[in-house]
Amino acid sequence: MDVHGHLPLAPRDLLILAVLAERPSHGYGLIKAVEERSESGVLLDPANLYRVLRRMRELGWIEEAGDDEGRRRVHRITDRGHALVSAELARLERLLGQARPALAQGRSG
Amino acid sequence: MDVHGHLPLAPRDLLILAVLAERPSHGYGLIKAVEERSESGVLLDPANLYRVLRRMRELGWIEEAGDDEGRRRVHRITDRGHALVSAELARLERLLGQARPALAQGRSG
DNA sequence: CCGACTATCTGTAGAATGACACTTAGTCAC
DNA sequence: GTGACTAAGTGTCATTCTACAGATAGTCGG
Repeated sequence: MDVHGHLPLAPRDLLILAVLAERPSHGYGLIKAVEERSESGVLLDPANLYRVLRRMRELGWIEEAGDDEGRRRVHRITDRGHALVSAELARLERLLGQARPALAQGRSG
Repeated sequence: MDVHGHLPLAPRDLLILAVLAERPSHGYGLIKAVEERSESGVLLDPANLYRVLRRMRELGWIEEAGDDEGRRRVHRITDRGHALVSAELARLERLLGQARPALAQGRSG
């Protein structure tokens, strides 16, 4: 699982894959889900989202799960995509573990 | 402190700022520090680093702390930069809090 | 002088992003 | 039929990133 070489994941890639790791979704649903769960004001523009979705499909991070009612194309995360999110989350956890204490302490020094 | 509009931070921006939040550093030192602390194989190319550093200086995230011995330009994080890292780390913590359990559970479903 | 290491920085090419506007089409309420 | 909402896309432009290579220069050991 050649997950390295793609890390670190772009923030929006991670958000998209994180949502898809929870449940398969279609493009519009992803826009809404990402908007909701990131209070920080992270937005997905459709122009970008569908491009990213195609790129992820080509990279084998996600796959089409057939269509829901004929109108919505549902995207599902693959094992490779899942491994990628896991690796990125692990990386971020290590980063947070290092940066959090340094941030608190660095201010007084 | 208009920190929003810049979030989410690009992964390498965050790494750079996180190091600088710990202690002021010069360019070459940043390359080495980021290389060491991210086992995930995240590298900083000098070509990118110095450009990113200039951009961050223009945005007021970092500032020059004079030079160390005349040869090395030392960069220090500003209050604005510090606020930015804090905000980004907080965003990542929320993200991890949501994504971690979903990732563990989403596999069985 | 030569080589290795430290250090800053430019040039370039290809890919991707972000933000804007726009099209097409089904559903639902009125 | 009109308007609002859901849904999937395309087109474009400026900016940016990444990765490659190379220029320039000081220090230290041999």
